[in-house]
Amino acid sequence: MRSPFRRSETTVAACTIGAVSDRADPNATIPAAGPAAGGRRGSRGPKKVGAVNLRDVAAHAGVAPATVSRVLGGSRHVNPDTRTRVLAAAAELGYVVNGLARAMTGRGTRSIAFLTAEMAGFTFGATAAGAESVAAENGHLLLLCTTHGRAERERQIIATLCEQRAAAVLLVGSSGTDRLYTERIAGYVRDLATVGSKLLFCGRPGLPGLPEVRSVDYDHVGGIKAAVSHLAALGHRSVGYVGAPRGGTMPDLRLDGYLMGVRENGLEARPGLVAHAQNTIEEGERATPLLLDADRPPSALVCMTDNVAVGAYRAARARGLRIPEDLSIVGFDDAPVVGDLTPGLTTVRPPFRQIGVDAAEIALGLRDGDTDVLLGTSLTVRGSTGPVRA
Amino acid sequence: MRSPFRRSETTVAACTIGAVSDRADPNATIPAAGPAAGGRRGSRGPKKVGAVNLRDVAAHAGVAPATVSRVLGGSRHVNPDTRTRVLAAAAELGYVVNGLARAMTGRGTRSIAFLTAEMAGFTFGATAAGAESVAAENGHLLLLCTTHGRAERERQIIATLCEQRAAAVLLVGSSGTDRLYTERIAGYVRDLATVGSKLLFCGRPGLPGLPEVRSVDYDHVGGIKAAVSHLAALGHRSVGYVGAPRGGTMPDLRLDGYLMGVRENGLEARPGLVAHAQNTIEEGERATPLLLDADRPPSALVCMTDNVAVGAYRAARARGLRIPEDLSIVGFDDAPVVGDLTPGLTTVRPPFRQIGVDAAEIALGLRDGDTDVLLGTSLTVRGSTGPVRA
DNA sequence: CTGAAAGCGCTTACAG
DNA sequence: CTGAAAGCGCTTACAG
Repeated sequence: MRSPFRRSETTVAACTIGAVSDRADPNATIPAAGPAAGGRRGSRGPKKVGAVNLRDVAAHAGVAPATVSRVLGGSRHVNPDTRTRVLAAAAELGYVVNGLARAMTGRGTRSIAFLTAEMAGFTFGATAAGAESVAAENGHLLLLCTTHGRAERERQIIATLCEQRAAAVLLVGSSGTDRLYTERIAGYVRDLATVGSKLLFCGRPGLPGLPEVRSVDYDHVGGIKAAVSHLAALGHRSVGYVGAPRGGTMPDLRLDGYLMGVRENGLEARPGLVAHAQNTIEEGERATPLLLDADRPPSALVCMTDNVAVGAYRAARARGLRIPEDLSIVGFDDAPVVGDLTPGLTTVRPPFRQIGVDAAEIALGLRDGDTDVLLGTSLTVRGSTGPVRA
Repeated sequence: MRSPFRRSETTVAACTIGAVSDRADPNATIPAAGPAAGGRRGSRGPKKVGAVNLRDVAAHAGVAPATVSRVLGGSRHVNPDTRTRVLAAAAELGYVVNGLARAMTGRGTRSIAFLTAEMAGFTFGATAAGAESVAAENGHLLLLCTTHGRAERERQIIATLCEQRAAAVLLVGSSGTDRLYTERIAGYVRDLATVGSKLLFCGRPGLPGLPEVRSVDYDHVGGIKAAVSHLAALGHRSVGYVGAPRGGTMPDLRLDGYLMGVRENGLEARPGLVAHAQNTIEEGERATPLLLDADRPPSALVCMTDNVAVGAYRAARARGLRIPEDLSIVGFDDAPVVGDLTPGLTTVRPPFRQIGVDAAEIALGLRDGDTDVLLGTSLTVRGSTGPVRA
């Protein structure tokens, strides 16, 4: 039934085709093929081997390097004729400005970095897409880095980003909250400042000890509270929570939201209604029975994430419980396909793409103001929640 | 039921905390606060404002800049004492080498770029994660770029990548196959070569007109054929296909796989068994009825992707068809959560992460050989496929 | 409007 | 082993 994972390699003959480039003179763009520019008309010096540079263009156009720089750098104050001549020379030689050299003079566009624990997962992709979109529209590149949750790797990446002079670093996703962690981040902030860069939190709240670091986040607490209120409105009095224990920004806020929602709606409140599960389907499947098999099982469950909720589906099903007749379930994230589960999952949808957009805009200084950003969430109601059984 | 999407902003007081950095002398790392290095002991020249540079370190250590470069660049041939002194000076001043300047001399680590149409979606994330992992392990950064399927944007991005001197560009995902497309790509290859960079295909086959561009792909054809064979083994004689029409590498290969699978297994073959749908749930939902409502509906469906398969679930359900009793369905991708549908989706799983790993390794020259790579897929059998009804 | 010169921060032969 | 010099490719005052 299960075909083996095999690996095969196919050989490909190395040869060259003759398709047409956009360049006026494709020959001039071929690298490491002897004197790049000089080869064509009036070579100067036998040294050059690399790509054609600004000086080559200047010589070819019969002007000074400074003039070429002005034309390409978009300065006004250039004679139209000169401009035309320079542009023609550049095109003819297939000149490509060296962004590295330009950056050294403070003129180049520095990249912005997207730093997260893991790249897999839906939430990451949407947020990164938002950030990339803003970066690209403004001529910047987006650097993608993952720490795999290892401090040492994180430290190494920040060091590399400092060396490469990233314009800004977006720290994305949940994080620790302890003093040691705050101090580590404070070190990054200082290191980045040294090279004229800065740190931004994205998809996580600010750190109390680090108020000068801006944060772009969505309303975890409000989202969960809306979920609890939704269940309360359906008549549920005993609502359980399945999610990670305190220790990270995301788990903390979502648990807070649950506790506040329970209090504000006057629902049953006791420790026995909370079960601990990390953010995976398997963990949700493992932890949910702790609630379902207890003495007074809840009639509804709020889950920290959709992953956990899917685990809860499994556990409910394994017990022959019908959703939502016997058990209502709410998730958080609105991941793909969860709407097509049976029944569709009611879940909180955060504006993942938008926090990426906002964070990038702030990172690039496209936005004024000196305030944190907190975006709202919306509740997507599907079939997994229903009236409490009479 | 649906809370409004609201946006609120919270003000944050700007202040500085006193956490401890790794630097020996944190004061020296504070930027733009007057003479960076000189401020502490014996200032030289009143000009410097930016970060401390190699010359500062040299002066501080009482050696020539060349010596500092040797120590930091990891050259042997340095007196241990000198080395120690230089290292101490660098640490004391909070020196961070300028990777841009280093890169200009051909010494720096150039980033590799991951270029795809859209960043959202599961397949992207897994592949990017693989590539990033390899890049990071080797001290490189991964640039993430999306074209949104627009040629103009693609062109612009390649230009920027040339300017920034990316080490290599991974073109990821399905693509066109026509002559115009091939010529556009050929232009990129040439432009990139100009700056010593190269192009690589990832998650797509090579282009016939461009055999010198290497490709790292998985076996689309073999994967689909395995799906068809699986259905044939269950007794199905009439197997339909729902997927995009020809015109892109991915749709072409998967359709090829279906046609070959049908032929090799001696199944019913006719145009009426193929329905066109782009890669979305909605498209699958729209196209599937074309098959189900026809005169001689198939007893099983092979879908181009999991998205399409989920759409097929919807269509089947809308008609009261039971899966797999009345209709078997197979997907492709093994996206998250599809295993938790009712029933779980039988689907082909490509090695997304691995193609990212392999592509990055080849891009960085970590692998010898001059051959394309084609990785195998595996079939994950779940509840959506069963014996044909008697 | 344009050129010659100095400078960005590093590395690498070339001589000691 | 170490230093002085030249060079990487660009930009920007500074003078015409």
